Amino acid sequence: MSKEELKKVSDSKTTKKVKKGEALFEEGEKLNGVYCVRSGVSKLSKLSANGKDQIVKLATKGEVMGQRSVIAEESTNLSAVAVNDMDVCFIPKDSITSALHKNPNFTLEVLRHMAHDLREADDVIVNISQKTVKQRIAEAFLYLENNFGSDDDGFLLLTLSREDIANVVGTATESAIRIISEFKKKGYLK
Amino acid sequence: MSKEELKKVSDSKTTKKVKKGEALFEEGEKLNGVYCVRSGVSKLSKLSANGKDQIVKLATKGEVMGQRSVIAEESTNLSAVAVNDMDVCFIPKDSITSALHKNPNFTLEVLRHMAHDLREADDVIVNISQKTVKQRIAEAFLYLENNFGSDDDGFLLLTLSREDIANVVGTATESAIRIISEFKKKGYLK
DNA sequence: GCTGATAACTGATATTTGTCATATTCCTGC
DNA sequence: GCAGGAATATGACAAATATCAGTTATCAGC
Repeated sequence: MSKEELKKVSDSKTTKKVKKGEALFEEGEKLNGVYCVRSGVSKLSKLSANGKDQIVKLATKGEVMGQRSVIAEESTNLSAVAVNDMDVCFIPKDSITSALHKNPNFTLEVLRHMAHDLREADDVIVNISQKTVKQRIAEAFLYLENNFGSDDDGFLLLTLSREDIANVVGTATESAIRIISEFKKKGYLK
Repeated sequence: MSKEELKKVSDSKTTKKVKKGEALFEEGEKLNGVYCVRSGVSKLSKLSANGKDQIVKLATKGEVMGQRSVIAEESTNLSAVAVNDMDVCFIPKDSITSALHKNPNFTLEVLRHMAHDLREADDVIVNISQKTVKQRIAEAFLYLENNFGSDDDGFLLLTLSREDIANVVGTATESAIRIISEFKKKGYLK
């Protein structure tokens, strides 16, 4: 973006604090802007017919939520809930859409980003349908370590509940607990 | 697109016939253009570690394949194989990228389209992880009827093998066969 | 320090799904 | 029309996973 464009966006944005467990937006809402994560982590999930949440993505610092809804001009298909305390900024729709109409480089960059998200989504589909729950849980831990890091003692910086892990992986909470226990017993985890 | 742009694209495109079972491109290839379906249907699939294909999308008349790869400038994550005899046209990369850089409306339209695809992918993730195989197979048939239609006797116009159905749904071929037999026995299908 | 709520855990069992083996049917190319 | 290969079908069984019920651990708030 050009300096003026950046300034315009910067002037229009507002910041907000969100506490652990609070929702930024809920499935079905119409968003009139996008949210950008400054600190903390948010889970993007979708409720299924049987009442379980499926976590589709974890958004961390620098990531944007709600673009799809704003771009496609439809209500969100996902809910965003804070996994821990967060600082987010909100950028109103107009700032985004005007940039999208005027600045092809910006639009192209957004497009590239979305192409990447789509590729990731395809990978998730294949993983979920072709791998066992055990494999998926193991991969979830690797993902958490790679993307959110661990402290000096090797403990993950991002703490998810067993239920959240189950919802990322797409399984029952008890199954997740059982497999995690097994991993601990075998010494893969502590 | 403007008339000149359209003409440019039109001049650069080539057409191709693809027979049932033939591949348009394979996972991992670098594409130097996109394919547009003029007739027939193509399955877009990804090979999993255990050797099974997962069909991520069925592309029909008017749909474009390979955009993600061209836009993100990386190799494809999917293979495209003809489900029946097809006519496709190939539009070289340059025609696309120059339009993406010059015409924001075009880029925005592509972006909207991709936003839609991404939403669909999220839905697939939730469906696969939260619904039973039986539910997914039932929904697959409804999807086939809604998107590809049926003839006067109610038979689906698009014929997929049991194996393909299993690969759409993400299950074993035998399971798909069994469930389809059950549906036939119960009179839900014929 | 206590307490109540929530999360984590465990066992027993049912259900779903995958796998392997083997028929049977269908269709294509001759 | 027929041979042979692929697709479809079915049974038996094993493995994976969900569900239900109940127990134990953890922790925030008083």
